[in-house]
Amino acid sequence: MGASVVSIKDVATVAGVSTATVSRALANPDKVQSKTRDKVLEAVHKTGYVTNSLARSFRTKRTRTVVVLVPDITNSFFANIIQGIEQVARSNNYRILLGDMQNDPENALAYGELCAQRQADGLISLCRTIPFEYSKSRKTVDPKWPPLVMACEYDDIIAVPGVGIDNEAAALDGVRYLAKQGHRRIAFINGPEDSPLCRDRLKGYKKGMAELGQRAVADLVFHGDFTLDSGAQVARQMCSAKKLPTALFAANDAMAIGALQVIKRSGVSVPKDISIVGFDDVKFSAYCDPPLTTIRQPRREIGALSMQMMLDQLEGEAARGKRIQLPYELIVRDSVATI
Amino acid sequence: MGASVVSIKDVATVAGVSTATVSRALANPDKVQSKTRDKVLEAVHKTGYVTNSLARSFRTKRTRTVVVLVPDITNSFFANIIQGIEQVARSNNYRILLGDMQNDPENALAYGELCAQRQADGLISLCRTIPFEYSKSRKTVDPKWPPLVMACEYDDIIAVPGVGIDNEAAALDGVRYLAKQGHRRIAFINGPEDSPLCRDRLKGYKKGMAELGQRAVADLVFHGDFTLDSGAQVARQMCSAKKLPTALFAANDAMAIGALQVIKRSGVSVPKDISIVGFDDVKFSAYCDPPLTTIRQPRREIGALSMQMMLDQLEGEAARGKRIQLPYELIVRDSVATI
DNA sequence: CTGTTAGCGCGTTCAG
DNA sequence: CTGAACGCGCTAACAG
Repeated sequence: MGASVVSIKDVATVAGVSTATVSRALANPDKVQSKTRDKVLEAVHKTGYVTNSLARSFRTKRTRTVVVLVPDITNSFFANIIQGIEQVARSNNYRILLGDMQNDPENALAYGELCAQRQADGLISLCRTIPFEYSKSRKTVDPKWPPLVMACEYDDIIAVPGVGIDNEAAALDGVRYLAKQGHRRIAFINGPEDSPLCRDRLKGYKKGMAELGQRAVADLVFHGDFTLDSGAQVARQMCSAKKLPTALFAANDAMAIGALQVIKRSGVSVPKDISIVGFDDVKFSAYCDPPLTTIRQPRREIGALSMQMMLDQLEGEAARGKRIQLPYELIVRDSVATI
Repeated sequence: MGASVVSIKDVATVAGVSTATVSRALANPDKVQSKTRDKVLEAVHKTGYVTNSLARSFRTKRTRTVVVLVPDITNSFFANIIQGIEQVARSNNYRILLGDMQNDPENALAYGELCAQRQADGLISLCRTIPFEYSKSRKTVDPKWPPLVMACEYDDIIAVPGVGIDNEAAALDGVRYLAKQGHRRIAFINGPEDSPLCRDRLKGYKKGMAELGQRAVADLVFHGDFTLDSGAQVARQMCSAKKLPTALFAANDAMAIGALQVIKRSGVSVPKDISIVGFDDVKFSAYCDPPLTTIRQPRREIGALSMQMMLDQLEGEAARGKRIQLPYELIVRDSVATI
């Protein structure tokens, strides 16, 4: 129709009204007579007009876009959370701008800036660091920061709105479950030490071990980085030691599965010789051999809820500083044996 | 500093120059005297100015944002491609807006509209459908469409710039490899029938079977939807039939792994009784039992190249209609036995 | 090399 | 209920 780009002005001309009326007819249909509204709609159709949302955002100072910052998009754990976020975003007419940190905090800061540059209204972080610069002494949210929600992870010091599970309790439950099956020498493969979430899981693990009367567990605790490879690596270390534990608890399924393979290959049988429990309940866990007993996190719900909390902040019902914990669930499959 | 939002105007005042000069000093530093540039930079620092990229985009009509449309973000195959896209985007100061189709073509169209609404400059699709409305008779790219690149999949009829591998040749190679190990009854689990990529793989499979003198293979061809579950489902079907094939070739690793589990559980041994070959070389494939022989696609490169092609279109060196094929590679692990 | 001026497309006054 | 006029922050065109 219109040679190049049709604007609200062209629609106004065709409909024989003013641009203001077109704008109103589109944004607040009830603030305009139904007859004129129809005229406008017809003109919109005839001209093939589509709103320039850039101009709108510029004018209204709201982009309806949220940055989602992910540590590693390759990790399917995050994929489900993103899905949850995306779905709620979409049904509220929001869009998400994806930021993959790829293990470089510099990247995180760069994505954090997008809000200052007005490219996005807020930021949901699945990472464990706050993607803004701030002095170490800061104890509360900086009012200059854009709306922020932390899904999964949280910050030790600054109270940021967030969603997650009770990691300490979950880890404790994992250990208790193994204890109930008769295990006492239980090794733990944790994630990075600087992750608050991992610190909580370690606490839960230690608490469980203490219940078994074991307080010195240093030689049973290992660290990976949540990848399959790192789980395999740790298992190699473990296997080369003199005495294997009877059970292994990993802070995520990927590491559990990585370890599982190395252990099986070294000739020891799972679960007969060693039991394994994972964390997350990733899809693949049900397809291992043996299928992995693990602790499920409600990933989609975590994502959905964090986007909902973002909307609450954006739409004014500020819930600043609130942390919500969702229920987890132990999924029993075949990787644990009774002693 | 500035009470609320500082704009280029405030910087100009502080620096004692005009707004145009500030704009230039920031965008084309070499078009301005180094002395004034320093003054401006200092003023920027002093005021805490950050460019309102919304206003800039509005003015320049370029957002430096590209929509990436994914069929299912949960599938780790796509995650690596996104990573490749994202990296090239970032290093060219572009951002990506993620669209998860979630099996609903309506969603795809909605994301397709973002360009018309000026929220993005172009669209990279990892899906098999073109996310714009067009009449069935269309045979070429509509000049009104925004720059479009199809990664992985492509369209049968309309020549859209794209990146991928030679799926027919790859599937043929897979069958030939199995044939060389002595297999003749080779089943094939394909993806959705309406996917051009799957049609190509089927062609390759049939060609390979023809080389073995087998032209009637209908009872050996199955369909899944690329998920673990669908692979398992097909395997159940297969196992309930009277006679198992000696080898199984799946159009992706997830289906291969799903089938693998069901087959092992039904008491038949892999690879002794039945061999399996997958497609993609997803991370988990190396951690199955047995580790999966598969055909690797260069996912990251596919992503990177498709973003590069997008940039070429965006920056004017239009490469419209060009399809590039990247090399694939057979990764031999332990899931195939010689007969 | 720098300043002046205009205008991108929209939403929002304020009158009528 | 509708129209005229303004301005968001920035860059592009043109003068100086």
